[in-house]
Amino acid sequence: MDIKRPVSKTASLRDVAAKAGIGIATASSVLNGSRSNTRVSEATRKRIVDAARELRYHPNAVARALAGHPTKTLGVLFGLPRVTIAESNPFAFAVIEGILAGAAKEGYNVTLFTEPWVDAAQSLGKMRDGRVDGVIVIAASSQSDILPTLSEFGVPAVALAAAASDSPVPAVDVDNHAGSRMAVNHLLELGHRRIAHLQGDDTLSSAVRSRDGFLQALRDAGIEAAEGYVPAGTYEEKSGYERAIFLLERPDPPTAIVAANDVLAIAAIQAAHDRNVRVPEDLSVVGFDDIPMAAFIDPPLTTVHQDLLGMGTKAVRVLMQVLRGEATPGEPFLFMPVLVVRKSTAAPAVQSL
Amino acid sequence: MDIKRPVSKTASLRDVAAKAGIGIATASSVLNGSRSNTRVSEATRKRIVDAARELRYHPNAVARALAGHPTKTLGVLFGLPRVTIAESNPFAFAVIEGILAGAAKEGYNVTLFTEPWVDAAQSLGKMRDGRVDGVIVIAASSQSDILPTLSEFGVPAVALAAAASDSPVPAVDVDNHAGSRMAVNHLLELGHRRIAHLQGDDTLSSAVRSRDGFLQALRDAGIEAAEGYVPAGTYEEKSGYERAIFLLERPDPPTAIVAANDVLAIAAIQAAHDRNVRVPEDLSVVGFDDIPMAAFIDPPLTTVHQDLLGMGTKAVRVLMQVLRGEATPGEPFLFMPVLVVRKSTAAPAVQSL
DNA sequence: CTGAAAGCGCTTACAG
DNA sequence: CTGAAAGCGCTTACAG
Repeated sequence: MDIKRPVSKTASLRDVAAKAGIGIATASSVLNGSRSNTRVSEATRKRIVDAARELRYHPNAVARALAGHPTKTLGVLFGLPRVTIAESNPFAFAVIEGILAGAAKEGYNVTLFTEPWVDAAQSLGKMRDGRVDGVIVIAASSQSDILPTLSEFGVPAVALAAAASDSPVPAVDVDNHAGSRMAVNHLLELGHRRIAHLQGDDTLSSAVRSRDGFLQALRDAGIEAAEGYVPAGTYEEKSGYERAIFLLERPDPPTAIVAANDVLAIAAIQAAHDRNVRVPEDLSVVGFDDIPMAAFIDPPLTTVHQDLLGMGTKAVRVLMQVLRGEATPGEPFLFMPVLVVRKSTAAPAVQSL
Repeated sequence: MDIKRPVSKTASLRDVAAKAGIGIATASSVLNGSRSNTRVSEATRKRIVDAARELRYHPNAVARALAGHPTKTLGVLFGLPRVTIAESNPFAFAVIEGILAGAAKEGYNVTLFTEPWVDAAQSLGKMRDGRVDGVIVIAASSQSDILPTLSEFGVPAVALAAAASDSPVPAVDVDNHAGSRMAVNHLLELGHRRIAHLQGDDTLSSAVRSRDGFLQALRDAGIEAAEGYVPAGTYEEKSGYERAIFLLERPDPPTAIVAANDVLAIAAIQAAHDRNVRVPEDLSVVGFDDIPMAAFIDPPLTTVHQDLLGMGTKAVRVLMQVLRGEATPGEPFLFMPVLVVRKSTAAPAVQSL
């Protein structure tokens, strides 16, 4: 395939040096701020700057990068195996929006890797072929070798939404455990006792932490989740719908459901609707994320809000620390979510046992 | 600022050539498929491949780019002056999702420019400093010199959502004119005669085309829009709300509103609600875009659906044509939108004059 | 079939 | 204060 480069080439340092009648190193020094000893006479500096302007000189980023300069661009990789950002969700884009905001502040561009991470042998090279200074990995699966590999080969990286206490790279995430407890406690206060959980993919640490928080809150209240009240599944709508139907068709259906994300929660509401179970009268539902749509569905979703934008921005800041060689905290940086009570939760109609 | 590069350097072509005991050019030839005469004996080919694997060799993309290869990454620039993608909207992200899908298919990565285009002098350089092979500009303002500049300097580019018949670069867009006409005709069939329009920023060609389509459809039906029924404004929610209030408080309020995008339509519904005007009984509202939220608001929004994903993907395909030096159509490629009737439109309560 | 050399556009010591 | 040279890691004619 014959790919063309831009037609009119930009002037090079050599061109402006020639035009200014001086050496290339000096031109580099005044134009691109390289070199420490920027002692250049006003006269020649002006000659150089003028020449550059006339020639519309702009340094070639690729050449600078090859000569050892940072590229000032960071990479973003969606960590789910075989899933790219393109097939994604409100979640990923909210996070990316935060990353963009953070990157803008640091003068960085961001490149989105469209190819999913396969394994170290296949994918590591792309992370360090010179394009990016560092990478932010979103929602890496705990089964994947991506984080350990990046760490092993010294690729500056931070994990977003995949915190683990033994994370090989700095991590920023939301406190899913606390979020689940908030949801459960809210339902407990409303009088619910038969509470089920729709968990996410348990290869994702967020899903595990959500479930653990759910179980913990119940335990703290002296309640034991009924057998089968925490069916396994994924973060996808279909999985949520099926499990909700399963739960609602039990002889002892739950009076409330805590979903690991809003998509699952909305699916549960849909399932309830299809089974003529009223929300919130017969069934309370709590989500997690607070995606834009959450406030608009019927009934408006009670959910645990997380600051996706803030997390994206924070991830960039942490990556910058890594790039500067500054110390970074050993433990994941956790954002505290907040419960947003809307209309999908209410006291149970019949007092549960 | 002292930015670190990855700790463990990847092996270079020289390293593997040395290990394989052959020349660097040959290694380049077999490993990176450069050069046409790939006639290399099986024996040395194997030696090279083995050495590369052992050394975990991966070509340095920056060096290749400097040596004249395409970077296999395309840039995306949000064309609104002083607005970056980061402050954006469901619209931009849907388009980007399409771009990502298209880029993935072509083996391209995409870098999002976080800095807004200022003017040619300030920003042109960044578009051709070697990072990207070409760029997709989203929603460029007709006031901006961005498209003409890119064209003048031969930077491969395509305009997305900024079609103009005299576009300096290939364009892909939705047919806003047809979309508006669909909206108006739908209302006309319902029996409406007093129809107002909430237009977008008229520095954006989409807004102008929407308004023209609106006016045209009315004219075709032999109706003249009442004075002040097409107030100027922007695509933003606040602007939509204020204008809707203004329209509703008129002595002769419209019985229907055609908004240039869903955000404006939703704002209009909100305004109606705040003024105790029932939708759709007292006021019909039609949007444009069909953002995910549109189906979930109360009442579900009747709107003109555009295939944002498809447009993003198409833009990538057109950019690839440009990069390959293939001919591209002179006229903008227009996607035909489709009217989606939901619950925000109905026959007018009182027969309008 | 295979290698040495020049060049892509910069930066960085190192000399004057 | 300023310049010549080497080098970043590749590719591309050009020679054998």
